[in-house]
Amino acid sequence: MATIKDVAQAAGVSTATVSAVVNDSAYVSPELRSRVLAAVRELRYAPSLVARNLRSGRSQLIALAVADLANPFYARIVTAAEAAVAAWGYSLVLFNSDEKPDIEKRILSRIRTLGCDGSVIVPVGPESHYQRRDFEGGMPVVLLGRSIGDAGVDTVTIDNLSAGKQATNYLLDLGHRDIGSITGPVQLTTGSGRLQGMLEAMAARGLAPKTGHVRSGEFREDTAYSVARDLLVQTDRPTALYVANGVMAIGVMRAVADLGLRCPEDVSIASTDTVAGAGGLKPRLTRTEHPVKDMTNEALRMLVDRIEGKVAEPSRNVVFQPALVVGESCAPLKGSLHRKRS
Amino acid sequence: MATIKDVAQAAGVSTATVSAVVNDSAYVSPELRSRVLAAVRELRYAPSLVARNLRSGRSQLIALAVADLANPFYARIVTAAEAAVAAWGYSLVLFNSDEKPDIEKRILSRIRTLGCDGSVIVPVGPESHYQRRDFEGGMPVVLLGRSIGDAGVDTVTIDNLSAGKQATNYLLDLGHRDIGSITGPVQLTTGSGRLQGMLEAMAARGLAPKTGHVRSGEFREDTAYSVARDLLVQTDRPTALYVANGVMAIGVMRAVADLGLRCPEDVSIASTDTVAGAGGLKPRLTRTEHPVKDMTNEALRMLVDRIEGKVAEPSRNVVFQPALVVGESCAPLKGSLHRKRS
DNA sequence: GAAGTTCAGCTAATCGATTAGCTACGAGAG
DNA sequence: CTCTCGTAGCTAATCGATTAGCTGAACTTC
Repeated sequence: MATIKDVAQAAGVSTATVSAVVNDSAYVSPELRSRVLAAVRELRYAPSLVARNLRSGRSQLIALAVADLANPFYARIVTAAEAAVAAWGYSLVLFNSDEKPDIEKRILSRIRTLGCDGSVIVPVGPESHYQRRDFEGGMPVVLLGRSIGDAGVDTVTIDNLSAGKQATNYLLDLGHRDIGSITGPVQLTTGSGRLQGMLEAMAARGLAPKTGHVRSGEFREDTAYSVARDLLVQTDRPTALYVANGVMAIGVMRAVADLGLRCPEDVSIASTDTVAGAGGLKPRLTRTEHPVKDMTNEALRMLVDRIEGKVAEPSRNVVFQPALVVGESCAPLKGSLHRKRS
Repeated sequence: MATIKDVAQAAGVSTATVSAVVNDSAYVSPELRSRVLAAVRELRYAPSLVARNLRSGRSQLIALAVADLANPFYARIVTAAEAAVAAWGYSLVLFNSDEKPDIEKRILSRIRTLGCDGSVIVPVGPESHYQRRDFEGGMPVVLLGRSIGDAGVDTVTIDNLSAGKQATNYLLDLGHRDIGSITGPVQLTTGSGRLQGMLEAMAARGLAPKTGHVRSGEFREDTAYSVARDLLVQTDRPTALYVANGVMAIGVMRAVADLGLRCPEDVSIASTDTVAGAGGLKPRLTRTEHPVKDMTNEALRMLVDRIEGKVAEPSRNVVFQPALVVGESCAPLKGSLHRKRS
């Protein structure tokens, strides 16, 4: 690969002049300018970002670490992030922590070593708060999707409480009173927040789920399948279920079908997020959706602001609202008057 | 961020000694070694990859440019690539050419500028052969998934002919004689190859599709939907369809359902690749699948071999075989004896 | 005890680009 | 004609790490 020196020599000028032409950073006479440009073309010169970055301390790289690449939800984040990063003039370095805190730790140190200008991270596990220390005096970070209890870092999250409330209220409005839930792990805000939203929505109408009607599906399809199956064979099974995420919803639907039940005739199902709508699942799910693209764009906007030193505040936390999308997986409770709240 | 000089000063040694300790590249007395390590820990020193790379000419980055990030097929490639790249000790820089040749061109120059050690590219459009010139004397490249007519670059591809044959033979074995096809763009090998395989399979039994029963769906769901709809309202509609990729299959299934037809009772559908199986599509598709993970791993193995200068041959072309996965979207032709070829 | 050998650890060059600061040339003012 | 001012373009320092090559102390060997 040709270097700036080769170009300088070929054009009979100094490296400073070549740099000035290439970066348009100082006036250069038309005569020299065209000689330099000719040499650049001739030698197929492309400035080495590595060298440039060593000098400037910038790498033009933004790292994105997601919790599970195979999950379509994160795939959508990746898609949105790639576009946003490119639009801001950076390139995207992608990592997959696979939900494992120790892998995440290695990724963080790798990101530091690579000298990325900033990073967007979907934090893994509750112990992730070591991040602040890691980045102290260092690279800007934005946490995306899940919030870590402790502040000091910019975050972009979804209002999980509202997600649980919206989905549950929809079921309540259809007349359901006996609602169960397949939840995520309670140590995650995405798990506990949605559950709490569900409970609050019921409590607001003086209701509560029956004992045993709230189970953890651990955000996994297979676990949700067996838990749902277990729940639905009972004689006093709930008439509706709130399932806390998309992959679990697929497991639940499978359990419903395998038990010979019909959705929504025998059991109504509402869920939260993401993957669910896609892929033509048989009765399309009624669900609350995350504005994934907007959230990702916002995270990158915040990150770039920090990188370019445009922000003073110690930390900002943006919370997005989920939106209820009505599918065909919920029906009014049989024998009840279906009245919409006014 | 602490530099090697800070560490050297803190430990009272030279930078060479620090480097020797950090890289374990020369003997250092236990005494100094421990002083250096203490200083490293104290200052939270992490060697700058940027500086290291400037010296070594390596960046430890591997670029991956896919044709369409939003397509689950490429998402799977990304997932596999991230894992493979990490396993080889590199980091992944991700690009999305969005099927646009001019964006791909910009990506290629960006990759060069970034000084990536190598790149895996899903080439876009037939004109992509300019790549060879671009990389002349430069970075190793492996083309993945689609092959460009012209050699000189390592490639990893799928046997499209075989994919078309396998799917079509399956339909033929079920007794179908009147088979149609929704194809991809014929200028892509993934389009023309699969179609040709389909035609050859039929020709081998002295058959050929009826006029108008072979249509291009352009690898897009909406186009496939309208083309399939158009095809299926005809009175002499085919009894079976070979759909050349997964997203189009979804469109076709939708068309079938919207026309009040049933799959597989009224029309059998077989497709090729990828996304189709996922997401719990109603009757699971019978399809040929790409060994995406193996292909991606192989592409990276080949790339790393090149990067590390282990290969002499000018170019290698590995072709993977698709595998037929039987779902529930095909039924024996009504009134025909379903006999399996022995 | 002098000469040779070994090697821990240091000095300084190097990678490629940027840029502060300097040189020198030309034009305009007096 | 000389002095000043402006500026095009050059020289050289710099970013942080690696490494060739050197220094000098300690140890062998006769």
